[in-house]
Amino acid sequence: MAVGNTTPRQRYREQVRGEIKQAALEQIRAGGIAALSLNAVAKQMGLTGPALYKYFKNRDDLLTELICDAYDGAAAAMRGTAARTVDASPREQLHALGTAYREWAVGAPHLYLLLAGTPSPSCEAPAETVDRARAVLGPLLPVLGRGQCPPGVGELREQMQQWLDETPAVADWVRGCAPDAGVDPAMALAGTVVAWARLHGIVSLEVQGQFSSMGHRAATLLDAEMQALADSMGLPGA
Amino acid sequence: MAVGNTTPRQRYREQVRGEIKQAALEQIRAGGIAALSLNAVAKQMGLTGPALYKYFKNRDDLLTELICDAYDGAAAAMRGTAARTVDASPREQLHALGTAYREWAVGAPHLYLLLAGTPSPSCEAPAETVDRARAVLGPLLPVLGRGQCPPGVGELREQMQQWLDETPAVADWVRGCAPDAGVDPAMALAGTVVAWARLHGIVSLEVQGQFSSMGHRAATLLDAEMQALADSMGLPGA
DNA sequence: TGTACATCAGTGAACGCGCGTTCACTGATGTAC
DNA sequence: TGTACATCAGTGAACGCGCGTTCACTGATGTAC
Repeated sequence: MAVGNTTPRQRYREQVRGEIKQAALEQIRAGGIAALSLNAVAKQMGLTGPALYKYFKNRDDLLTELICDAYDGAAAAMRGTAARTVDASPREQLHALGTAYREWAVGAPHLYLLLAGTPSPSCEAPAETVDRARAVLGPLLPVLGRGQCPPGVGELREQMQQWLDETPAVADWVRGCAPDAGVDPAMALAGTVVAWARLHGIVSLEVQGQFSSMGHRAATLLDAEMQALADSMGLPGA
Repeated sequence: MAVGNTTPRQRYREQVRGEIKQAALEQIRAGGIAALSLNAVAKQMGLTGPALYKYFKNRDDLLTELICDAYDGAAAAMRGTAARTVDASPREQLHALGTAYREWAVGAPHLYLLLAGTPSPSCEAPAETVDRARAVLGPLLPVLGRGQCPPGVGELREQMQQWLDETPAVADWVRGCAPDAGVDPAMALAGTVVAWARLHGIVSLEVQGQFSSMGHRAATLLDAEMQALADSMGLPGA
């Protein structure tokens, strides 16, 4: 008897899959990505190792799914913040988005490292993760696309324009995220890359504990950097 | 018969130690830190695994030494650049130091990941590496210590002042790197942290290949960011 | 409602693998008389 | 200069370990008549 188009067995499957992922994340939280072991995950769940092969093709399959979930979580946090601040000034939106980025990462450091940490040279990351990574940064596009080009960013903006001209997929993505007529796609991309690099620098140093012995809080640095970016681009707002 | 106060055996030892380290780095370059295996290193050198234990206490010992060497190399690159641009304007010095940081990292990505990549949760990094990490950033202090406090950085500067007051070792370090009377230590630290985060953000994204599919070169972004920092701090120069 | 059958979650044994590390040893190199 | 001895680089065997993954299987759950 199917309930809502899913059989009990299907629902059970999905639940166990979720529990496996959760146990795997706990493992990663405790010991890093390298410490993810199917046998250990199974043991923690009271199962034997081979049982997991009923739910995931192999270790890499599980890992890929965890990475996709993490991207989706980060993207949801960003999109939620964008929706919540839709009426705020661009300046406030930028600050809110930067803060959301950091708080998502600080709240789940192991997930941030899963996305932004050192990928093994046998680089996975097929087309699927590229789209997901873009989704995280997408909400920044309409905000920064309204700014003016600061001195020094001109060359970066030109390179972005060239990239837009060469790859229609990127142009579509930018248009989809920032459909307003007042947005310059190349400027939106250039500003987003600057913001991304600043955010990643701050957050990855914080998450790796490099600030812990220093006498400052990363949030202060982030505030300063987002304000500086808003200033240099002339973003209006309080 | 000792030559220059070292016996032939000592010289041989040092040479083999160096070859082991080089082979280990090659291994890391090819497969990441996780791929560093004593047995594989030995095999590559035409030795058996246990032979390496004559030269290093264990795997961690070797790894720690590689990390220290990498820090020293980066610090030397920065110090050399500072010495070479001692007559340039602060603005030019900042640009030169930022470029040196990036070029060192791009020239040896595996070393950069060794320093800045995800540390395993069983965090090594005792006091020795903290000093070495500081040595990399030290040359930035005298340059940025001459700048004015940009709007938004005031709070960060205050936190740095507090850190200076609480930890004399840090104050000594800053004074040692920037002994000029015209330098404000708290401002030097605040500016250096901003520069560090920006550099790390750009360089780590580039080194991890996250820019490769995008239509821009990291050097352009770095130029823009260093110029923006110099602008906001009112650094004099061409 | 009851029975026969199919599905499928999970087990236990086994595979080959490479890892770090120890240990007793051999044989060459260097040292002291 | 020659001989006895100490030092020490490197070997080969062995240790226990945990890994990912396969396979044939058992037994419970769900399905069809």
